[in-house]
Amino acid sequence: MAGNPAKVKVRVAPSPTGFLHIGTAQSALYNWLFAKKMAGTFYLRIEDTDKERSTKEFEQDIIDGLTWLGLDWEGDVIRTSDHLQNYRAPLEKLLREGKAFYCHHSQEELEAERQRQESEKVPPRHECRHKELPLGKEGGGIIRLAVDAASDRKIVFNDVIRGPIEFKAALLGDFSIARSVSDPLYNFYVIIDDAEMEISHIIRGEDHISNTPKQILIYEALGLPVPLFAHLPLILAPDRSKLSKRHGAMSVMEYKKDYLSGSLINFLGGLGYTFSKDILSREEMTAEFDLAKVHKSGAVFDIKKLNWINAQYVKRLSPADLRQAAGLPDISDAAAPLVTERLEKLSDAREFSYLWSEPEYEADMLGWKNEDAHITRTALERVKGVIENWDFQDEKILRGRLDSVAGGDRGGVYWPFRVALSGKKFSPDPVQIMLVLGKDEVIKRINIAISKLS
RNA sequence: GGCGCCAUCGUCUAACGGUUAGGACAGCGGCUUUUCAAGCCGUCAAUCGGAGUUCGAUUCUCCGUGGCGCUGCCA
Repeated sequence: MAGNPAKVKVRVAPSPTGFLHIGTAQSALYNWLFAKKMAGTFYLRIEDTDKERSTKEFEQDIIDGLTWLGLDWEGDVIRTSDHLQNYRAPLEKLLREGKAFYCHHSQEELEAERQRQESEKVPPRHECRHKELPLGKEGGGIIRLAVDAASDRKIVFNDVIRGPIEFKAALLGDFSIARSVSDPLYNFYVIIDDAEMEISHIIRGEDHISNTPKQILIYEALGLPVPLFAHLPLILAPDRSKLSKRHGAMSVMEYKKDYLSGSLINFLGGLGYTFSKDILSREEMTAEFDLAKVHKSGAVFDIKKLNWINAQYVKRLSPADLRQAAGLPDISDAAAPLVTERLEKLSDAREFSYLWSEPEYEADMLGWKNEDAHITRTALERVKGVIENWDFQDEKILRGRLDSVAGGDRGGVYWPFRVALSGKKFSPDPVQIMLVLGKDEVIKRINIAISKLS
């Protein structure tokens, strides 16, 4: 052990009862960063014990999402359903040793007890007397861990992110661990799975803090080594409530149409951790990452910041990567910079279709500041003349000639020229667009504009 | 109600116990200008409240308040 610490093994363990959402993705990211940083191993374990709610569709979404984000895991996907036989023996052992027992109270009785406790303002817990009775040995009821209600023991664990956290053991009650020896509940099977995989650090959301003392008790009852815990802050909606579908708790895959995976990773990473700069790669994040420095408080999911980060990434995209990411093979190499400089969301790239196909627009858009149609038309005809006589070499000469056509207010020339090429109220400079389209296409579009004004 | 976690600009955050409390996003204003974008410059904006420790507290302690989580035969 000395000088040779155990190898770091971490996992992300989503249940396929919903899509891969932002919170799970961030949790996966921090597990992944920690594993890379410590030269450890990162696993993906699908917790599909809830047969009613788990689906293959959700499982695939989780796999697709993590793959898209580039959070690669070691080996095959692990499924709890593949080793259901692992749970029976330890459960029977606990039962045999009297550390667990069968509780035969009905759900109505438990509910009444809980309500009574709330009204009496005492801690809610089920102190089950069946554990001392022969009844506790008889199957049929739910299996609970026997917890000493008279104990004054404090369960303490040293959270890597938050420091020491303690709970009074007596307040836990005899909590449930399985429906039967062949049907374990979360708090039980998660421990068996983590122990079998020799997980060294359990890095998960802070909503699991209050599960931790229960799990520690199970580790102890089973004589298993207790791993280290690190509880991550939650990602919040703009109103600081829990992130809901309305605010973005949909599938991470929904982001693919608008955002680069690097942007999302960058954004998620920065939401719970302070890196040295705003924009950095997965590798740079890994180099800087220190689990103990993850923040403690929840952070609001600010889509504006994500948009800005994405814009930074998009600006650096090569033409080929832009075509690929936006799914628009028609964007030419020359057109690409015009697009990337203005793009916040990938799906908006189609707004620049005038760079590769003829635009459609109304004639009245061509006029600069309510100018008469014939003035606009004359301006366009002169622009056409200039372009026909230009060699497509020296841009400066062209701009000079256009300026002199305009005389004082250059908008009288540049606005209709620009609209003739783009059909848009807003677009890049017409000369830039012209360089993308080429002479023939430009003349063609100017002629169309002129005909619209006739 | 019980238990737990958390608390700096609107948002994400920085600040060996000593700073004019810094940066980024958003907002606003400007430069440039033929529209947009980008870029650059500027600007607005915060230590939840109260005690205590200390020469000195955003920082340490306690109390309060607030937000959130858990309180399932869900995970």
